[in-house]
Amino acid sequence: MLQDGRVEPASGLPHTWLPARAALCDLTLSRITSIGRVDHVAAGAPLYDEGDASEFVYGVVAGMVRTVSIGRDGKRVVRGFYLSGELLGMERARLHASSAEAISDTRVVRCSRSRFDALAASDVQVASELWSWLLRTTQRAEDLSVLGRASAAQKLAYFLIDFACRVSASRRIELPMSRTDIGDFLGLSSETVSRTFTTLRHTGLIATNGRYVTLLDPGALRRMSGNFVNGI
Amino acid sequence: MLQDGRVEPASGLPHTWLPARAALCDLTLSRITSIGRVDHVAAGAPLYDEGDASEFVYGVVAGMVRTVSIGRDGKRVVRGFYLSGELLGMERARLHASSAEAISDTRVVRCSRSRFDALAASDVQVASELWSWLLRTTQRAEDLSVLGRASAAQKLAYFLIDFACRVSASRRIELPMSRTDIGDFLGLSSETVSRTFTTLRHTGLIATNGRYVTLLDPGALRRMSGNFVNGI
DNA sequence: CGCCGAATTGAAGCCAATCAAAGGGAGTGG
DNA sequence: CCACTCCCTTTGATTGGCTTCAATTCGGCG
Repeated sequence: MLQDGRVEPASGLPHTWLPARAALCDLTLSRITSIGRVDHVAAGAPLYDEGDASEFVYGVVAGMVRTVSIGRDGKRVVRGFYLSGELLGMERARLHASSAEAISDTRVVRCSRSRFDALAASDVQVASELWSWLLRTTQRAEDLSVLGRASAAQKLAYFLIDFACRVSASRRIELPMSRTDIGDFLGLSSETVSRTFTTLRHTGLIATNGRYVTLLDPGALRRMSGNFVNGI
Repeated sequence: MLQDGRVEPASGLPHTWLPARAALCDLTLSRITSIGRVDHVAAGAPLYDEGDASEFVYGVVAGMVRTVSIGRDGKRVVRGFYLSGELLGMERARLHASSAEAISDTRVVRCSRSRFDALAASDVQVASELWSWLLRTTQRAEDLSVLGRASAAQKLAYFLIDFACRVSASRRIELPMSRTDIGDFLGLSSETVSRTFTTLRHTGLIATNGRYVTLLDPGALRRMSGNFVNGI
């Protein structure tokens, strides 16, 4: 089931547990850094708002960003979390369909769309990286749509495993976002997220300490999450 | 909210009701037809199976195709429906992550991946069309992941509106797939799909006649579905 | 120390899944 | 042409999981 580009985890864990996701956009990010501007965004502050003209592409250098949209019924939806090394703001629409907010203090590099397009057009390696990124994004979105019919425990297990793979190959991960953020991302109430954390703790699958979570049994979590073909 | 490439419906309906989705891959499909082979697939027969080597790209010329994958827990998931004019089998993985089956008698054109890649590399217009297609696919997948937290009525409303936009701009659409197919696509049981159809019929939003559904109030359905930014 | 927002825990209600059974519709064979 | 069967659809009754409302606890910060 392993796909190309998958690398062994740095910590020496069996790859069936926590395969480290290869940093997606390393090359692109370094190129953007040289032609863009690095900004600091305070925790809670927006990078852009829903409805703003989408003029820039952003790369997360350090910290974490969430994208949020508000449904017509007022329901908040967290579209995604972006960790350091990941890109956002690449949608083709002229207006941003969601707002982007720093979760913790964050450094981002921003690059105008025109420069970005020129880069993608002139650099074959960058274009290839972007193509892979888009395919992965599609597959992750499909994962999430399948995950929509899973139980709360399955959703949270997926979330934890996915996060552990992206942020590091370590079993100990930091979750700077709130329970509400996680719930709005997974389609659960914050209470259910909290309850499910408690259940996972009681069954010995995780340990929690403040905003840190330790995956005590990544294999079980992974199995619980449904062993997606694509992601993870 | 209208995006580029959106066209007015042929039937003269206000575009706020049923905007016809521009055929996505017309050019690509015609090019493929000239370099590929057209096959006939009987209703129920597979184009390919989950786990098969992915050697071909397919375009639906007539009829309809569904892609299906079976979760580790044995749960059936319909990943998507492909109408005439749409492409499938483009994923980059060496193995198909889902099987593809003809729902009704279907004609497809198949084209080897190498020929397809060569076409995409040599024809700028095709490459552009494919890029748009991939972006749309991503956005539809995101729509579906958001739809996962909606009610049964909202899901079905989305399904009907989306289908009406894709198959024609008419209010009368044919649904050749079973209730179970729809349920496995939306994350509902076939019974709930059936019940929800009944509810929509009783509230005067649709009329049904065999496998034909008439959207009596597309505006209400569209509002009910949540007015997604991307799709529809 | 005291405040305030977030997290946790508890209790009740609702929606969809599941189990179960009855009602069509297409195709087959007598 | 009718009877029969099979499968899909529809409808009913019950169960279970998540949401919601509500109350308490925890943790950070002035």
